[in-house]
Amino acid sequence: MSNTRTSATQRTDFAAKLLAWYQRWARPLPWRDTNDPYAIWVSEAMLQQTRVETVIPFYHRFLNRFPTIQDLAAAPEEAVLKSWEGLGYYRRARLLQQGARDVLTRFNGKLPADPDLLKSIPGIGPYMAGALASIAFNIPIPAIDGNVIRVVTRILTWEEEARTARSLQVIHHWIMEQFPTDAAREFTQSLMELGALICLPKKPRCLHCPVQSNCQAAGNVPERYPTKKIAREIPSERRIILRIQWNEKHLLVRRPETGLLAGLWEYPNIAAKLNEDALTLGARWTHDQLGRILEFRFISTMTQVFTHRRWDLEIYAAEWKENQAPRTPPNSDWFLQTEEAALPRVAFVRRLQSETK
DNA sequence: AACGCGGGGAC
DNA sequence: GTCCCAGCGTT
Repeated sequence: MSNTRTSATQRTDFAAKLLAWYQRWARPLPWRDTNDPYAIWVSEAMLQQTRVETVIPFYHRFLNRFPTIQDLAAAPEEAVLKSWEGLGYYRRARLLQQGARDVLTRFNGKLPADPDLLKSIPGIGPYMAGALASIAFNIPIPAIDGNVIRVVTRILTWEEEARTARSLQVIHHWIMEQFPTDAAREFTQSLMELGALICLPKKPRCLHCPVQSNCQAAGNVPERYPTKKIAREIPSERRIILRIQWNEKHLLVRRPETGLLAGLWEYPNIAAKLNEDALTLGARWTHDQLGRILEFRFISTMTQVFTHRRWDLEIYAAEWKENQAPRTPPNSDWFLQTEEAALPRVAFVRRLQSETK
C-alpha cells in the first residue's frame, strides 16, 4: 500500500477513495445537517456506546428542549435526566450538563476548537475531543471509536489487543498519515461510516468496500479483527421489587446520586439471597420503612441486564389500607400515575407500567 | 490497566 | 440466548 500523496489534492490514495465513497453513500444523519458545535457535541455524547438509530429521536427531543449551551446549563438536572430516560449510561447526561456549565464559565459559552482544551471539559475524552475538533471545527485530528478501531486493525491486520494504549497509538499514527488537509470533517466521518455500513463486525462487506485494495485483511478472515480479550461472565442478582399502593398513589424511591442508575426513580428494590423468602423481606421492609407490616402478593418476574451484572427481578404488590397515612421513607414519595410518568425512571418501572396499562 | 456504567437491535 | 454499539471517569 502506498502513502503517496498527489500534489493536486493533497490526498493519499486511501483518503481519495474513501472520501469519494463517503460523498456517494453517507447517510443523511441529523447532526450532519448542522455546523453548530453544541448540537454535534450533544450527538457525540448520545452516540457513545449507542446505535445511531436509537439516538436520532433522543437527539431531536433534547435539542428542542435545550436548544443552546445556556439552556442546558440553566436547566434542572432532573429535566436533563428525563430527556435522557431510556438512553442509558445516565452519567453522560450529567457530564454533558456539567460540561455545558464549564463551557459557560471558562469559555464564555463557546466550545473551544483545541483538542487539549476540549479534553479538559467534563465528559469529553480522547475520542470526543478528536470528533469535535475534526467534525465541528474541521481540524485534522483522529477520532478513534469502535468503528475506526475495527477498520484500521483490519487494514493493518493488527494482531495485538486493540484497546491498549500502544494499539491506539498505532491507529492514531496511521490515520494521521492518511489525513487529507482539505477535508478533515468528511474524513473523520467517512472512517466511521465505513465501519457502520461496510466494515461490519461479523459480516464485513468487502466486495462493496471502496478501500478493499488497501486492506490486508480483505480475503484474509477480516472478522478476526479487532483482537479483544475474553469478557468475563456477568453475575446475576436476585432483587425483590415492592409495588406499594396507597389510594391512587404508588411509592417510588430515588436512587443515590452516584453509581448504577444514579438519580433515577424506581419502586423499592431489595437485594435478596437465593434462600431468602420474598414475603418475609417485604414484610420486614414495610415494617421498618412504613411503620406497618404489609402482605404482598406475587405479580411477575422480569430481568434487567446491564453491562456488568444482571438483575433477576421478582415483582410483588401490596396495598396500604390503614386509615392513617403511611410514612414516607427518605428519598421517596407517593405519586399518582400521571405524576410518576414525569419522572426519570429505571427501565423495569417503565416496562411494568406499560404492561399494567 | 481494570472496572463501573444501560439499553436495545441484530442474529 | 450472544454480540456490540460514534467511550468516559475513577481507581
